[in-house]
Amino acid sequence: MKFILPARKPFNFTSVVNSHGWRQLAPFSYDEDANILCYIVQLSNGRVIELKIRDALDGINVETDKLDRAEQKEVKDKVTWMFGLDMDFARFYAVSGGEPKLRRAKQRSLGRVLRSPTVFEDVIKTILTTNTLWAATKNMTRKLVDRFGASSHGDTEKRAFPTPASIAASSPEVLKETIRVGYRAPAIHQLAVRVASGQLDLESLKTSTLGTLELRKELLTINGVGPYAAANLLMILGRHDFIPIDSYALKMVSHEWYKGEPITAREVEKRFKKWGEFKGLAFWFWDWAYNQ
DNA sequence: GGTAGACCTGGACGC
DNA sequence: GCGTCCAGGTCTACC
Repeated sequence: MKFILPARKPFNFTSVVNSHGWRQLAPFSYDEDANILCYIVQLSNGRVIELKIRDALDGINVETDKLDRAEQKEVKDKVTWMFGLDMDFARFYAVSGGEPKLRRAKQRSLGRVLRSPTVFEDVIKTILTTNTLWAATKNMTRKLVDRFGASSHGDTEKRAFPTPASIAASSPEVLKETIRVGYRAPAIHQLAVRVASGQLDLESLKTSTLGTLELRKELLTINGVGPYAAANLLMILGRHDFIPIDSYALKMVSHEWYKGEPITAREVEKRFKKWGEFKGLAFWFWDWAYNQ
């Protein structure tokens, strides 16, 4: 079956898909030529289905198996969250319009970042991006999905992202030895246990009324989540007051303003301070002179 | 509050 | 094919 989900204008499907590297991480896959984003999702009733998501007039087109009414609503809710279809960036475009390095933001409807359906998945993936190379992040995520993800009926190749319970039922040793997540194993296992047991409700963060500072404090209580990971997750949650400062950020800012000399996070903060609550967006979508 | 060092994996490189 | 080096954030101990 197929259905259309409307998006708040302006909206650009390709800009969301390419907003960061998530489309390369299982269970996402992306057909660049056809511009189709695929995602394997496990519904709350346990059913695993593949979603094929395409650009559509005024929104997105979702193609999947036949669904009953409840399943359809669940898919619509999940995809709406993943693409931030109801998000509004008018204020960001208004304040960034005079900055040449951000002029493309409005032109390309930038602002939304691609999300996973659950905050749990995005926290795990963010931890897997820390202190490692992108190729290793892709490997670890692939192995996690292959080992613990539920498969689509009749197709064991198509697996959803693991539930907290499925990871919690494993052990840090298995995560370390089989998934090769290294020292991250205790943090990932502990997070899965806390979420699976109901001790930690990560999904409530999607609609949290906490101020960004408080929300950041909450994220920093998660083992494996430091300043970079917290800022990245805040961006995903639609809070843009912090910059995810990693080695890439230091390199970009250094070449933009400091002739490639070594700099610290302080210089990055200084350069983007003026953007206030839009600091993260300004950094994320800055048109960098240095492009490597 | 700032800093140094350990934690791990896997790719690049030299032999 | 093997060994070594290095990149990459978080956490802890220490000053």
